Amino acid sequence: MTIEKIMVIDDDRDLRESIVEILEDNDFSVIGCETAEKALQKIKLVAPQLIIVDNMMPGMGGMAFLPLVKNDYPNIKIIMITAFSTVDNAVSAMKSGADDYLAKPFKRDDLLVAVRRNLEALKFEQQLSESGMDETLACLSNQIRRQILATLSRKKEMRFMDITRHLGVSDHTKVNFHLKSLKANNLISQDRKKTYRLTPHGVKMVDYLHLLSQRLSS
Amino acid sequence: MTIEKIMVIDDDRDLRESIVEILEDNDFSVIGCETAEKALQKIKLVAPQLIIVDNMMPGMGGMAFLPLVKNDYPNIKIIMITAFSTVDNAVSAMKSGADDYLAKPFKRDDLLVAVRRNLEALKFEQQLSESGMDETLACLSNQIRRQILATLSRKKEMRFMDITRHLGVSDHTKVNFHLKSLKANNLISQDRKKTYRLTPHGVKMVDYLHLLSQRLSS
DNA sequence: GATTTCTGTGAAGTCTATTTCACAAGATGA
DNA sequence: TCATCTTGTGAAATAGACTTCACAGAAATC
Repeated sequence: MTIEKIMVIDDDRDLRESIVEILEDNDFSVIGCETAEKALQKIKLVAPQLIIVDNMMPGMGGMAFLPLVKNDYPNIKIIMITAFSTVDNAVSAMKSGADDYLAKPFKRDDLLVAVRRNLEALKFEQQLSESGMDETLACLSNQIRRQILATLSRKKEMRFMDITRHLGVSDHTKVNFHLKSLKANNLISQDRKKTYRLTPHGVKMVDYLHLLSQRLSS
Repeated sequence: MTIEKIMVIDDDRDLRESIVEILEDNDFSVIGCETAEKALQKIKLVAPQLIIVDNMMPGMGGMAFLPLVKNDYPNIKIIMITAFSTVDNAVSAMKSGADDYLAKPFKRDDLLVAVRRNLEALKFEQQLSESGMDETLACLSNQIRRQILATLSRKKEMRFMDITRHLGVSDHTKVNFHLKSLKANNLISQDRKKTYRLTPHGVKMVDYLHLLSQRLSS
């Protein structure tokens, strides 16, 4: 697992450095910035997973900073530091795109909890939007392909025309099309003698499809 | 669970009736036929899940019967009764589409095991090719829709434009399109104040996606 | 060796999913 | 009240998935 990069933006030098220190002690890679403007310049290069930004700063404040970053980098989590723990502050921070906020007299642990929570959430969300899943799920979303998987799951290995006949499909090229798709997704493979069979990965997916069908019906 | 219907085709009356009796004793609904020809006429009406057919019969034998049935009803399992337990018989039976075979002096339990095994397999296969899965999987196979699910999974409830901004999508109608799709699949719902949230079913699917993504990466 | 069956490829057509655009009613805030 | 933001709808354009057709070499069978 890679070390997560965090950007800390606060004009208050003492606070900023203390935050940086806490985070570095906990094995994060941290970059401190004095102003939102400077942060914006560095952000592309640094590519942080998370930004902690103070709401009240000379020049651009956290509120103005938020939409700028979120627009270009929707995958960066932003924790806002608000001066007073008023409901207004919190709500308006969340509304303009902050993922979390810290009310200013905060403890070391408040900070760490918020940071970890948001990094976890990020990982969680990115896992779901992994692009590799697109193809696999699309591949499984076709009934003919699932039938082929089911058939191979039972018969262990089959040749092309056996599969075609077993499915009762009249046009063999149609089956061929779907076999290609399954092969491309590494769910089935073809050995020496042209026989098709499930890959280990394919076996797992068949299991998962059953799980799914149980959840769907429950 | 519904009672499974089984068709037994054998010209040998004693054998046929004894099979029928064994199966009926085990709570299957059984129809006996004397010839393959008669069976073909009844098959549509009876709609059995499984057929047990003797290989050697006057008139149409099991071998000729097999492809006829499998062609029109690929979802009916067929167990062939072969006179002699030669490898040839077994292999050629399987090749022409039999799902299983019984070598002729067989025991009551051999029969029941084979029947149950094949009915299980049928259920297994049909579960995988359930058509309801098509839509759900297709719905989940889109990255934007998964991102929406991930977001809602974290934020509990969000309004339309919040989601749109959170995803960094410029065209809100695009998001609307995917929200509709998710709603149609009962993964998200919209309450009183227009806020979107995951349905219980949606929560389950998010869980499922995580399981899946872990398998995919391992 | 001739013929049929098996295993495929590639192009063209069809059908479906997705995106984009133009527009609008209702809610909200200045 | 007027302007703006929210939350949509529906048509048209585009892209992608799936099917169908025409053909062909390799393997099996006669």
